[in-house]
This record gives sequence, structure tokens and C-alpha cells, in this order.
Amino acid sequence: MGKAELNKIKKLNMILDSAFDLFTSKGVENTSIAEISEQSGVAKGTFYLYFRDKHELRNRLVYHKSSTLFKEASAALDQVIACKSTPMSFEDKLIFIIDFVINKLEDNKILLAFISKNLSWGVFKKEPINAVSDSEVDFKEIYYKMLTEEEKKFKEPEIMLFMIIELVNSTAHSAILYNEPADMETVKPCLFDTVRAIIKEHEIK
Amino acid sequence: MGKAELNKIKKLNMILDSAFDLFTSKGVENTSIAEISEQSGVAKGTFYLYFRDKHELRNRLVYHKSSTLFKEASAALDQVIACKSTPMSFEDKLIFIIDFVINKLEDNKILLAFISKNLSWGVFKKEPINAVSDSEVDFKEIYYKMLTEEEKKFKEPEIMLFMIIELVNSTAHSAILYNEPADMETVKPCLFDTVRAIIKEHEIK
Amino acid sequence: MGKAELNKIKKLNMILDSAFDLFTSKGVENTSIAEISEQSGVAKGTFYLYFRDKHELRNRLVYHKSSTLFKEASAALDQVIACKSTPMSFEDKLIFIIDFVINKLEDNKILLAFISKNLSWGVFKKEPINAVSDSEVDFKEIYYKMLTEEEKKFKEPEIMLFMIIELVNSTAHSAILYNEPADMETVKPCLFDTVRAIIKEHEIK
Amino acid sequence: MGKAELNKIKKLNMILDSAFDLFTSKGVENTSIAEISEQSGVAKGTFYLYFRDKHELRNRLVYHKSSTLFKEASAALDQVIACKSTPMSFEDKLIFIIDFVINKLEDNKILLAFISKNLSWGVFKKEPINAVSDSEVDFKEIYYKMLTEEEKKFKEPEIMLFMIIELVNSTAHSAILYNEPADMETVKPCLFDTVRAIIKEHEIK
DNA sequence: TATGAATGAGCCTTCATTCAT
DNA sequence: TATGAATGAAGGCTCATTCAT
Repeated sequence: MGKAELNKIKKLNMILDSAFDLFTSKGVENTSIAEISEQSGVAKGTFYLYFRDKHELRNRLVYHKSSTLFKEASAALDQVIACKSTPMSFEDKLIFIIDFVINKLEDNKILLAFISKNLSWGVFKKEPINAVSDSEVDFKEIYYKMLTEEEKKFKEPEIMLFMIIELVNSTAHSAILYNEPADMETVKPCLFDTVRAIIKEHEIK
Repeated sequence: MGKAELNKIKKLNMILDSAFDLFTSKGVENTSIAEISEQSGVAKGTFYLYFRDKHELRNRLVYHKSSTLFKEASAALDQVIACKSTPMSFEDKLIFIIDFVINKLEDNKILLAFISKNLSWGVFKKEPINAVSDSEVDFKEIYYKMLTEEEKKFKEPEIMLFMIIELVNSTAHSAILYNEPADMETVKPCLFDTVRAIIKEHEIK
Repeated sequence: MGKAELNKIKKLNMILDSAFDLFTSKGVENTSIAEISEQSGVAKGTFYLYFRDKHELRNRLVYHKSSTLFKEASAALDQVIACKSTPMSFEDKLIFIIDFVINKLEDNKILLAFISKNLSWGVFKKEPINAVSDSEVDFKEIYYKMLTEEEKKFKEPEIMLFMIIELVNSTAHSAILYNEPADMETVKPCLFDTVRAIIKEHEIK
Repeated sequence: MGKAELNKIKKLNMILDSAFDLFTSKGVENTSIAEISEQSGVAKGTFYLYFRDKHELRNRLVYHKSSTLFKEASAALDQVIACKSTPMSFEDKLIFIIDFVINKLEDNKILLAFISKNLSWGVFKKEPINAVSDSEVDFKEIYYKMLTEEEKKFKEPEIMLFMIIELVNSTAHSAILYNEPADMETVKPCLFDTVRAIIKEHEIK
């Protein structure tokens, strides 16, 4: 990779970092491209060499942040599995991942507010990622691997995953940020029971 | 109610109608208060006598539109019940309402895009409604009445309702507008099975 | 006329004056709306209450300035006629007007450069003049009056006038500003002979 | 001519062609150097190796297009003369050329709009032509040859030619593009009569 | 209560031009 | 000679908001 090439990637990452910083601290609407450029140390015009507009940047960031969450959860799951002697069930794995993601979002409300109700983008959106990162591992692949490792079979596994993520995302969003319909502590057990019920419902007996 | 009073309400409704029209046809961001005022036939300054800013107006409209959906669903349910000789179970009633709402959203994608993922506002948001309508009937009350009419008991009924609405809203939004994770026809049976599973899961045996 | 009304006209005239000043001293392209606003003492946004963009303003100014030239020429002609005992022929009147206009343009090269080759707008363009001036007297009317006062008749008098103005404008523009095809002093007699030839050619015998 | 040399000329012509294409389809002001470069298949920086700026390019194109018109007219005239047994008068030759040019402009309104009121550049402007074409034949030379072939003598033949071209250009421009003062069909006979009158007027008897 | 002209900060975006490669 | 990424000044324009009427 040439020097210019490296410089380009560095610049792109500078923009992405600054933008995330500003978006989460002041809100997307209240952040101007001038500010993003300034904080990134690039000229205003340079911004437009990388992104068509602020929304493209925001979408790419949401995608990036949410897919990162799932990747982190997968990595954590791998570690746990490695430490265990007995194998984990598919259900437990999925619950582990969801729990991990929820905990992360609880710890990082700013991130939650930024991702908002678009957590599923990290798993389902087909994005043309230019250069955010090279080694993109798809969480969907991991999910399918989890399914093959399980004896039980499930109908419509993709729709099931989608619904679970949407449910978890929406509920966590309201509960954590607005205590609606109740605070997260109250909602959590309910939510987990519900997720397990959904998984069970999709099991092919 | 005096003539002036009536005129005020008429103006307010003109603003609300024009705003909804513009928001859904051009998007909230691309609609200016000048346009809303113009289409409403009121002066720009007058807008500020009714709303603090565009966002307050938008939120009130989302709230209004989503709560209306539930009210329509309830009314339709009442009609169906009136025609029937045998009583309906709580589960069937809730499914009926959800089905009604989904069908409405499928028929009116513009409305769905406008409500976006805020359908639950219509049930859960405590809004200071100035004058959109006087005789607001709370869907939550209807829901609780449905619960009392049922022999079965449910734990955390409010959280359950919230989760169901969020699940339905998110899934319908993606499926109807983006065919994600699949088109609505495919997703629908899955979704209904899941809702039934959630209700069952919350039943106290 | 109300106070607000008067204020509006005053503002409009301020903008027109400042714009002409800047257009002629720095060129239209090099004049920004910010500058026009500043020099006019109005806010930038105010500009857009009066003009859609810079081009509309420029066109209106060109129209205004060129029609003013013809009005001045007519007034001067009237004075001359008033002082004379014998009546003037149509040809002499037209020549007088053209001579007057050329002399004005020679004395005011900045104005000539601004009007450029659009002198005929002042006579032929149908412009919706908002408020530049109220008592617009159409030069075309004056021209037709001149025709009726003349015994001789002319074919296609409007096309004849148009061609004469275009010829005079184009030739004066090149000769005065660029000495092309020769300096104005050399070109002038030629030009006048030609104009007379054109008039003669259109005479119906 | 070396290969590099040829390549350079090819590039220059690519730029000229693309620029004319863009200028006439979107207007000079709305065409950026970036677009010209892109459509030409050269880098943005390369543009500046050939032209100082957009205006230089535009002027060169206007000059080129208008002089080409006169060259085409001369060539057509030569053909006509070659077919004839009797010699043509100077007046008829000039009329032929003017007629040819007008017809071309009527058929190609885009070209007319681009040349605008600068048709005389093709005859009178002294341009530093770098490399648009090598074998530039000056129309003025042709014009002087036409004069020598004629028995009649004319005073100020250059000013006469200039005035005729300006008159024809201005009138055709307004009539063809804006039907001002009337449509071209109506204006044409008038215009030709006028041109003949001008020629006659300049004849030395 | 209602108006709508005026504001002016601030936005996005373009673009000619440079210069290291 | 050719490139094209980077620049950053500059421009047009919008718009929420105010306030005198």
C-alpha cells in the first residue's frame, strides 16, 4: 500500500472518529460539516471527497458501530466457550450475545442514542463499506455457524434473528433512555423470557 | 365555545393537516415553517402562537397518528365482538388489533414512514395535548379492560404490550418499507406466531 | 401609501443603486450578493425578498438603464423641437435620438459595458417592473407617435427600429470599447449614413 | 510530427470538443473545469497545461466556431461560382454568404446561443490560436479578394462588413431565439433588403 | 390575536488552483 | 509531461425567529 493510500485511510478514519464524537455529543442535526472537517484536521472540501453528505456518513457510522457490537459479543462468546468444558446450546449462545450487547448499551447510553433503533443494520444491512475496516467478519455468518453446531433445527432462522434484535433494540432503547415502559432492571427478565419464548417457538420439533 | 375559540381550533387543525401533508410528501427535514404556514393559510408568526418549533409539531403529529390507529383498531374490534355470539379470548382480541394496525400500515406506507418506529407513542407517551382533539380515549384503558374481561391472568401486562408493539412496529417497518428481512407476506405468519408465543409466555398458570 | 410601503420602495432602490454601482465597478460576476446587501444596508436575506437571484437583478437593471437612455433622448428631442420654428422630419428625429444615445454611451463607457449589446431591451423587452419607477413611458409609443406625425410611410417600422438599434448598439459597443473595426470617430459618419440608408430603404414610395 | 506531439493535439481537441459539448448543453457558467477534464479523459491539472482558465477556452471556442462558419460559407460560395457560367456580383456574393450563415444558425440554435452576439470575432478578432487548427484561412482575405474581383468600388469596406455582420448577428439572434421583434421568417426579407441597402449606400459612384 | 417584512447567522457546496508524486 | 488528492475561500441561499404594526 502506497504512502498516499495510507494517508487516505488515515484521513477517512479521522473524519469518522471526529464525526462520531460530535454526533454523540451534540447530535447529528447540530453538527455541521465545517465542525467535522475542522476537528478532523482536513479541509471542508476534503469531506466531500469521502462522503456525499452528512447522512451517508451517519449511516455508515451507525452501521459500523452496531456491527462492531455484534463482533465484540461474538469474540466474548468465543472466549467463554473456550473456557468451558461442556458445550453451550444455541439458545444460550444467542442469549449470551444479546446480554452482552444490552450490557454494552446500558454502559454506553450515548452509543445507544446514536444507534437508536437501527441496531439490526449491523447484521442485516448490505453496505458498501469503502475503507472503515478491511477484515469485516459478518455476524450473520457466525449466526449460521451457531445454527449448524446445534442439534435442534429452527424454522425461518433469519426472520427469528431479525425479530429478536428488533425487539431487544426497541425495548432496550426505551427502557434505558426513557424508563419506558419501566426501568431496564424491571424489563430485563421479562425481555429475556420473551426472547427464549421466541426461540422456542421457532424450534422445529 | 365562542366564535374566536372555534376559529383558533380551525387554524390549529389547518396547521396540523398541512404539516402532515408536507412532512409525508417531502420529509420533515425538507419542510420549512414558511411552507407549513403558507399551506395553512396563516402567517408565519402565527405558527409560533401554536407550536414552539417544528419538532414539537412533528412529535404531536406522530403521537396523534399512532394513537388514532389504535383507536380505530379498538372500534373495529368492538364491531366484530358485537356481531359475534361467542366471546373472544384476550389473545384473539390483541391479535385482531395488531392485525388491524399492520394492515392499515401496509395500505398506507406514507403513514408508516412518518410514524417510523414510534408507534408505541400512541399508547405509552404522556403528551400534553393542547387541542388536537378533546375526547381522547386512552388505548391503555381499553387494554386493561380487555385484561379484566379475560379469565387468564398475565404477568407484567404493560411490559408485554410494550414489547409486542415494538416488535410489530419494527418488523413491519422493515418488512413493508425495505423487504428486510423478507417481504411482509413471508414475515407475517412468523410475526403472529411470535406474538402468540409472547402472550403465552406471559400467562400466569 | 403606507409607511411600510414607502420603506419597501426605498429599500428596493437602495439595492438597485448599490448593485449598479458594484456591477459597473467590479463586474457582475465578481460582485457577490453579500456585497450588494452590505452596501445597500439590508440583510442578506432581504435581498431574496426582492430578487430571485443576481441575474434577475442584472436584467432588471439593464432594462432600466437602457430604457432610461431612450427616455432621456426623447425628452431632449422634445426640447429641441420646442425651440424650433420648422417641423423636424421623422428621419431627423430618429437620427437625433440615436446620436443622443451614442453620445451618452461614449461619455459613459461603464454604462455601455454594463448594457453591453442589450440596448434594445429598453425598447422591446416586456418586463414586469415591480417598483423601479411608476411612471414608465414606453419609448415604443413615442416612436409610433413620431411615425404618425410624419407624412411618409414606412414598411415594417418595428423591425426597422429594432435593426437600427441593434446595429447602432453593436457597432458603438465595439468601436467605443475596443476600437473595432475602427475608433468611433471614424465609424460614426459611416454608421449614420447607414442608418439613413436603412430608413430610406423602408420608406414606402 | 512526433507521436507525443500528435497526442498533445489529440488531447487539446478532446478538451475543446468536450467543452463545447458541455457549454452548449449546460451553459458556460454551469460547466466546471472538473467536468470538462472528466469528459475529456484528462486530469484536472492537465487542463491548465492548455488553457489559463475557462474564459480563455470559451473565447477560443467562440472564435473557432464563428470563423468556421465563414469558412464554410466561402467554400459553398466557391462551389456555386464554379458551377456558374456568368460571374457573380460582389453584392450577390456577400448576400450568399450571409444567407448561408443565417441558415446554419437557424438549423443550429445551440450554436447560435453559444456564439451569441460575437459572430464578428470569426472575422475581426486577432487571436493567438495555439493549435486548434493549422491552416487557418482568414475570411477577411477572402473578402478583400471579392472586392478586387468587383468593378464597383466601396468606401470603408471593412466598416461596412463589420456593420453588416453585427446587424445580421444581432437580428438573427433575437429573431431566431426569442422571436423578437418578430419570427425569423418575417424578419428575413427585411433584413436582406437592409443589407443590400447598406452595400449600395457604401458604393462609390 | 394576527401579521409578514426583516433579519443575519450559518449552512452546504462548489471549484479553480496547487503541488507532491 | 501528467496526475488527481487536497485545499479553503467564497458563494448562494435558507430559515427559524422577532417585532412593529
